[in-house]
Amino acid sequence: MLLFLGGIIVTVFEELKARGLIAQTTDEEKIKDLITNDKIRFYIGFDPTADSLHVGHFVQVMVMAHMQRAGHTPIALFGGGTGMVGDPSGKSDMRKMLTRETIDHNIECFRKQMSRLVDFSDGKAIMVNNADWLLDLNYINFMREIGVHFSVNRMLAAECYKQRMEKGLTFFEMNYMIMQSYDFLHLARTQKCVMQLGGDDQWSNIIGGIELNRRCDSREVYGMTFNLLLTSEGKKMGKTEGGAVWLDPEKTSPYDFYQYWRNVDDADVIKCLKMLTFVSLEEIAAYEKCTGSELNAVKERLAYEVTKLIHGEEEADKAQATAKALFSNNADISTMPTAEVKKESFTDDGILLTALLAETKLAPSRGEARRLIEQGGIAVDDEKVTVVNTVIPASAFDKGYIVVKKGKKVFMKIVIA
RNA sequence: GGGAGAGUUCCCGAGCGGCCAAAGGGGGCAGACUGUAAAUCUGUUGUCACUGACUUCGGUGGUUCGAAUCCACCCUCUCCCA
Repeated sequence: MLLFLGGIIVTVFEELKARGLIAQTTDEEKIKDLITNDKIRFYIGFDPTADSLHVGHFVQVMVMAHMQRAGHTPIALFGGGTGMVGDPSGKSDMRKMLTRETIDHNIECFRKQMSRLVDFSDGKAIMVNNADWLLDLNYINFMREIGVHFSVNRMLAAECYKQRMEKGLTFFEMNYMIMQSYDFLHLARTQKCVMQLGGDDQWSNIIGGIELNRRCDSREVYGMTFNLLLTSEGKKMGKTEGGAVWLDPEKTSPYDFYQYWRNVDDADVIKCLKMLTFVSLEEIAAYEKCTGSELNAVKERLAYEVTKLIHGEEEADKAQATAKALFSNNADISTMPTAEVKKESFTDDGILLTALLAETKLAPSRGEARRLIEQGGIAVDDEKVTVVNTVIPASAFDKGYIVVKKGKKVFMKIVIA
């Protein structure tokens, strides 16, 4: 349970705290003692709303990993049942309902991604799906056993429902908290789970579970939340123009993933390094002294470490090599992101650049492609193109590819399919 | 159940029957400046065969030479009363 860090013995609790992960605890002293001197089972819930984890889930997985390294047993709870309702916490709109099939598929995807960071072999970590116990509940029985313990007044007062109080909250969604609380009760009863962790937006739901355990079984259990990954401006991290930054390489390529972290704000580098990597606190302390352009090296480290955790060392090396090559002007063709254009798209003269940009998704439409060219944002094989109707002759591909640069940071190798 | 109001482009939000592809802001993208950062300034932001054409203003019909704007019905949401 004790970790050696730079010669100093540090407990998991201290480690988590020093990394800025811990937001609230139900009983700091008890929890500290518990996870330092005991081996416990704890759980974190994941709502399977998409077919890949994204950056928002990253922190939670990291916490599981930290805890596991300290000898504790993580229980990853997939919300196959709760996912059919949707958590209204902090949201302004009701979530669209998912089908059973979609949820099952999503869970499977989560499972794979999570396995990179958390070891699920030999019962070192457990996965459960709350659909297994929620789906067959009998309404009346459930209300009689569980429902009686919840005060609507108190629930409505909870911070997390504030936004929804203005826009409207359905009874359906309000049940989310009860179901999550029941999850905790169920896991405490069946899995000896004594603690629930979650993002800070889950505080109310976690408290609900703790109270339920006390009321139903007079059992003392604990809760701890960790900080959400926010930018210095208070926005959730991991959002880009294309939506979320996914952990699935099919949805966000390792290169793009790497670049996302390479481009974080100066103000967020250290925080990310602490929360999202296993880089030692000692090393991070040294990085903290960096200012100005020195931070570029720190960002590289961050991008590398994070990419390595998610996509493996090989992909991280590749992404880093590609990035370095591209930004130092001697493009390394081998690892550059590649797109294809169909042979059929060519006429005798070649292919219209706007058509090529649209086909390779470098621009969402030809109109956008036209704009990019007009504004000087496109370069083909290192030559800026400013004429909208430029036609790229097939001969340009004689070497096998062309390199198109969009703006300052987007490079794409284009080949003929 | 009764009454009031609202649904506009990625989001918020303006919009006299023609001058509306639709003000303004946010966000996005590109350019300048930089450190692949931030801030700032500039341009741009429906689609295409782009000095023109086409499709958009919850849905369906209607009035009109002409509708985001007027009428009818429908759907959704908010609010007040029960």
